[in-house]
Amino acid sequence: MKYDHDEIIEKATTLFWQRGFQAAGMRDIQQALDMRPGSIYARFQSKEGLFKLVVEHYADNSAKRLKQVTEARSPLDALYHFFETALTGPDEQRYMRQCLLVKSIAELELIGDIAKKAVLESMQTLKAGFRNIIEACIEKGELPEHTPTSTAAEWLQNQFVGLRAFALLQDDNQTTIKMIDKVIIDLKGQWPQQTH
Amino acid sequence: MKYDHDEIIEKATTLFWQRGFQAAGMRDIQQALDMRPGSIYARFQSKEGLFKLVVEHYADNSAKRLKQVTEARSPLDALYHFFETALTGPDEQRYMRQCLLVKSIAELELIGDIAKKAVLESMQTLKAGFRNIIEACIEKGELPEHTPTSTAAEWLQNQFVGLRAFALLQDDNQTTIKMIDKVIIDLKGQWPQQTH
DNA sequence: GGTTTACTTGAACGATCGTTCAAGCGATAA
DNA sequence: TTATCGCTTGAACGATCGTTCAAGTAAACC
Repeated sequence: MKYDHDEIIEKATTLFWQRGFQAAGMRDIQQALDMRPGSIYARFQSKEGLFKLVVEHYADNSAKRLKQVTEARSPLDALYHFFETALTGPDEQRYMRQCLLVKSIAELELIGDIAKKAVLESMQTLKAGFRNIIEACIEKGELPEHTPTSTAAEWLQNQFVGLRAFALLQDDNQTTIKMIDKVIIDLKGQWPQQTH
Repeated sequence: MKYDHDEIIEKATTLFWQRGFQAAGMRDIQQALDMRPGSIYARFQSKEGLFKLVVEHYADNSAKRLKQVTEARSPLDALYHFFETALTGPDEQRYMRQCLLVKSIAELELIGDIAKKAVLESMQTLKAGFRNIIEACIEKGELPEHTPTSTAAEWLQNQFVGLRAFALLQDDNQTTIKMIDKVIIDLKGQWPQQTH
């Protein structure tokens, strides 16, 4: 075992995050990991097999960070900083503004069924993470009791998706921050009535 | 001139919309347009050249639809129905829920500079369209006078982007509608303070 | 009628794609 | 020592990619 497993996955994550599944060619992967094709295939079966592990690693990481938000003294403040960190990183890490999962959804049909399943399941995991944050906010009195947890969680994830696409094109961090402010305002705001 | 120009562009739009730029191979294009490679290259120079025209055609169409919203008796109602139509189409037109432009942004680096420029310019066009809608709403008294036009336009476009990614994965139209309701609520709601 | 021009055809090109495989290496178990 | 196993190497495979080009067609212009 010449190469460290975690190190491989992290390097592969960076590459797929920058380029996407389709555009990251096996030759790019070989170069990024400094491995020969045979090694890669012996370990991961295929490009898709490697990608699946990358997606799961990425989702685990994200879920952990969402959990930290949940457990913060002020979950609402922590949520704000989570958005800020994810959306206004330095220019050389601009690719990180795009969520790897969302990027993968855009090419969901080219990915293969195994990795596709991993992507969709990871989205569900993250949604659950967002829901926990909202529940924590309610418990700490930072959001009104009547906030519809499930709807708000979906909405919050959705804001995150939209903002990441937005921030990717946006040069001015001040504008992005304004959008994050708006998210927090709306999170505290009214919610649509249930239809019976 | 054996083939009608508009017809070509529309067929190509459908294909690129379904598959994306990268995944739509020249052989797919040849089949979808019922044209031989030479014909395509004589007219459009390259795959990218064809895609550029498709993007511009798509943006023109979208801008027209936004203009109709602006000119409606109630722009706010029209905006609601615009969202609803775009996001809850029948299952066999599910690909239409994804905005062609947003989909293209996800693969912006594989596209080539000419088409890339067309995509980014089209995004600006649409942003202007959204701004006009907001101004029309204010003029008709459907939105408060103090609504920050430019910020709200960017926000609205952003909501649209997020919702399209959301609706793509969502089977339940009722949930999507709830999200559109929330957009309208928040559009009428508070906005972040200017930082001085 | 002759020339030009725009468009069409389809075989074929070189490049790149994901993947395979025979061969070798080094640690572990018998 | 020998056998086995997981991992490594790198040349090579067939398929597919976007594109080219010589040749042909039909309408437009002089």
